[in-house]
Amino acid sequence: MVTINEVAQAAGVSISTVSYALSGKRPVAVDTRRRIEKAVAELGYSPNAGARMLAGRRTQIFALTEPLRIDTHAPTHMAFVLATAVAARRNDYDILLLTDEDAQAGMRRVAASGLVDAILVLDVAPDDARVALSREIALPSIFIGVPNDRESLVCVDLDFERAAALAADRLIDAGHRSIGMLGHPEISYERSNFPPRVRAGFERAAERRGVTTAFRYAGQSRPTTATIRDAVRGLLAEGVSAIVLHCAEDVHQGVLDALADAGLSVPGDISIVSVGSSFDTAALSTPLDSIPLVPAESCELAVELAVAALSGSAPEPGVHLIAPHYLDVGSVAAPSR
Amino acid sequence: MVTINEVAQAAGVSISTVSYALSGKRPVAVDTRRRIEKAVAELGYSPNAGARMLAGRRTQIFALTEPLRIDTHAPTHMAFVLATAVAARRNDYDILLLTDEDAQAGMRRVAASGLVDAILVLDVAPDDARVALSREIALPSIFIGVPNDRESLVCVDLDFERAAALAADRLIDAGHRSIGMLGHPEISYERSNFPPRVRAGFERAAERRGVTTAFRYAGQSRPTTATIRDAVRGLLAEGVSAIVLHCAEDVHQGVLDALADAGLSVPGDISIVSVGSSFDTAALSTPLDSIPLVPAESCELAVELAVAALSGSAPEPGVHLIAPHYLDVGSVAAPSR
DNA sequence: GTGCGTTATCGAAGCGCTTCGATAGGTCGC
DNA sequence: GCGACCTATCGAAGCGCTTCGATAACGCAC
Repeated sequence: MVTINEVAQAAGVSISTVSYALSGKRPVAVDTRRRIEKAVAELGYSPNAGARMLAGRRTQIFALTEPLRIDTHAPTHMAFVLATAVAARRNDYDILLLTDEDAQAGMRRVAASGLVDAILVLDVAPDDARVALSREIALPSIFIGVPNDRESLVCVDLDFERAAALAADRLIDAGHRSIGMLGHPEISYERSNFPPRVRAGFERAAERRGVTTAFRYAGQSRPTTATIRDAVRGLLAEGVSAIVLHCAEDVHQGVLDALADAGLSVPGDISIVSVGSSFDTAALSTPLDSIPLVPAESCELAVELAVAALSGSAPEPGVHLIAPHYLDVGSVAAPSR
Repeated sequence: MVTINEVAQAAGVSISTVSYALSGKRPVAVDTRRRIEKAVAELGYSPNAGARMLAGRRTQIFALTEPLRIDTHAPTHMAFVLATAVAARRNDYDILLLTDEDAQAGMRRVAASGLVDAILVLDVAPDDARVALSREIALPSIFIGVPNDRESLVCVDLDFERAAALAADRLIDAGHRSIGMLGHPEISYERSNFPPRVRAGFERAAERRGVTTAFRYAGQSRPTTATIRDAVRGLLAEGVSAIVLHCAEDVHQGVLDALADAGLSVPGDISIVSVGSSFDTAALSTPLDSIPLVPAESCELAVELAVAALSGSAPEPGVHLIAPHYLDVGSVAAPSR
């Protein structure tokens, strides 16, 4: 293992000069710096992580706590983990995983042992136990998602209300006067925070513009071909000419299949917009307009907030909302009759 | 932050005694130990991670490298990550995530900086670039999955050949003389190592017992309702009375739907066994017998091998195979005619 | 009572880095 | 040409822990 000492000897300087040359915290003469850089490259020097943590009081590690509940949607979740890891690396941080039971217990552990500089909280439930934990810990925590009790917390999330309103407005602008929403299975409306926010945003926007709405769950707890078909038929029976989708990828496909079975074409007979989807709705058998959930944006912001908190400028508590963007691929048209 | 010094003072002993009491590396008098434990509990002491790494030359961290390719099956992958994290924690190790581009570059980085004690390799591709990297790094690496070039590597995996053979034997024992296999989409047979192993194990077992086989991919690259139906019809047209499934969860459901459409019941008209599935096949609309992929077993073994490698007793290179287990829920019966 | 072997504890070195204060050497003004 | 002032560099302390060798305290045999 090559140490700073060997680099210093090779470059003919003291170790403090090497340290300053690498950190840039004090000026170093140009040619000295070059000699040091040369030595670093030739020896393949990489500062020892443990020594750095001890002396520098910085670990360059973020904890990522994710309970991974059974009903966590794996692909979406994976996208968030990936986006967080990428954003962290770009800021020179590594990600330490805290899963399962350790998602909670681990928070205390890594805080007490000084293993990480900050904690990123994923997979946030409305009554998340990690809210209380984060307050008890002397480490910056950033929530990616919004719990019920958000007092003094720093949270990041897509602006689901505005996203749903944006979808409704688009359909209303196209001339629709009766719009349905097909939501996640009923159980998700207790387990997660955002489904109710989407529904509320949708219904408020419709009310504001004097348009009637209908709503159906994709199922009770786990959507099946049958429950999806029933939900779609229910919406159609209420006379909607457009549907806003806020549900899983396979449910999207199920809806398209159900519409095809009913002999309805998109957007000729019925217009569709997908809200808060984390997959490519343009790759479905019928490409769908969407206002996607962009993990990269949320996670980048979360990492930036964590970095800011560590640099002394504490981000102000509250929900930092990501603005929704509308992706048009042609699944919205004027109502047919 | 409470240090070992404060604990020592509170207990009225020297810091080395505290250290030995906590590590158990030297005997400590019973009452002394009790006083130390009391002080630790009252002060809420937790050893500083950085100091430990520096002095002890152990980080208690494993790197988990997972490129997360686009075609990685998220739910399966998540199960493996979870299982690895849980197994690591049980052995007092934390998991540091190396994803995306950093799955490769990060290996060198964490090795050079001494951030981790060993590397666990997930999401292994046949021509995985991390094979070469692992050889160049002075850190134990354990592969969860099997690359083509496995020279001098330590790998862990389900014994897919035996699993497939077990499925075939079970069906043959039940009286079937023509068995089909419905596999992953064609592209997976180049991208991953295990689909060909399953197919080979299946076909060899059938040949050994003089039974005819048929094989179909679930699709070209991404299975759809249509490609699945075609595959099932193809197998039925070849006269199979039983099918071994080695494919994704939604494909399983697609197969069951296709059989239902064809008016065939399981196991009355056709017997089904699922091989290498990482989800609960008993929870499908028709419960299916299976020889599941058990992430917990592979990951536990991988962690144990890593721990062993660190304790000096280097595990012998080669593929450490996990024995397959048959889960009977009644989807196999004698052929109908 | 002397000497020896145990056992429990202590002190100190050292892991590799960051950072503070000090200093050598140079530049500039008058 | 002298003092004042920079700038680049150095030395040393210290981060909190592990671990080695030393030692005090004790019991036991002779």
